[in-house]
Amino acid sequence: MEYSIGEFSKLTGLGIHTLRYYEQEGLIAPERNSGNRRCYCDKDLTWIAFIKRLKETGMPIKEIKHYAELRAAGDPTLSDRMEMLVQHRQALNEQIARLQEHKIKLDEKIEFYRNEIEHVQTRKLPTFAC
Amino acid sequence: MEYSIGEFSKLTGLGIHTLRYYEQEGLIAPERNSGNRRCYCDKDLTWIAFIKRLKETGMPIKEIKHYAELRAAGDPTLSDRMEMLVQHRQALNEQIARLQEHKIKLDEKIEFYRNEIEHVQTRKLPTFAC
DNA sequence: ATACAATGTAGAGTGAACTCTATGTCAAGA
DNA sequence: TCTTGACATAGAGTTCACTCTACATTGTAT
Repeated sequence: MEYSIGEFSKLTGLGIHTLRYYEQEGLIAPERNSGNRRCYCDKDLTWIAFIKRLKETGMPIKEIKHYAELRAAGDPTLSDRMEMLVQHRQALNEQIARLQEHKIKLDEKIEFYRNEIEHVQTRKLPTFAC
Repeated sequence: MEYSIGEFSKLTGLGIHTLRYYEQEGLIAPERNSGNRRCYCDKDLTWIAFIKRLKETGMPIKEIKHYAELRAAGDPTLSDRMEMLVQHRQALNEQIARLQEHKIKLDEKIEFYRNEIEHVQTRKLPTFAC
């Protein structure tokens, strides 16, 4: 299947302006039809899904652009791309670990607050909790 | 203990400009000494540590500012603050869940790549993997 | 043929979070 | 006393990732 930018925008949830911006930044290069209109295909759909994944995991546009360039160069860049992904997985694992640590601390703080609120009215002095 | 902005910057890892910016945005309000110099204390240290936690988990400055205002108002705002933290924990849990899903997909993709690289030279046709 | 909706390009504007510059003040050491 | 370095304020500049505007062109329905 082929899609106009409007259709593709709805399918990806990305906004027409954003799609044009991504093209300008070199993330995606849709075909053009006779009248110079962008013509996205199903491969673009899976590619955008992957771009969204990379973005949501904190990869900046510049780096995604680099990956896109390697991808466009075909099989000879397979191992370069894999190396990028392995690096990114490493960063992602660290990010998840940090967030889990933050979650533990946040849980503790909430417990502390729950306790404070329970007892604040039986005390005379204020606590000034964080 | 009390710290000048330079000392405090080193202790928090935050940069003098950033500390002044945070003050301007209402996140922190250090005392001033005789000569109008900022005078940070240990409570500021733990407060900044918590701000960094909130930031790293994706809370925007505006919202941290709101929390800071509640905090400055003392015990009467305890339950408001707890509600904010509970909400934020919810968002954090969702964020972690999303990242874990992304991690799984990334692992799969890396596995796919590993397999491609192993076999790409035994094939004649290019694969054009994502 | 005409109206109008969708698309095209180029470039400006936005918001978040810093980061830096210019200029001035002040306390301490040589 | 003079110089130096850390600090002060006000405001400008930067980067990122969009997001929007202005205006021209194209495809489609009547």
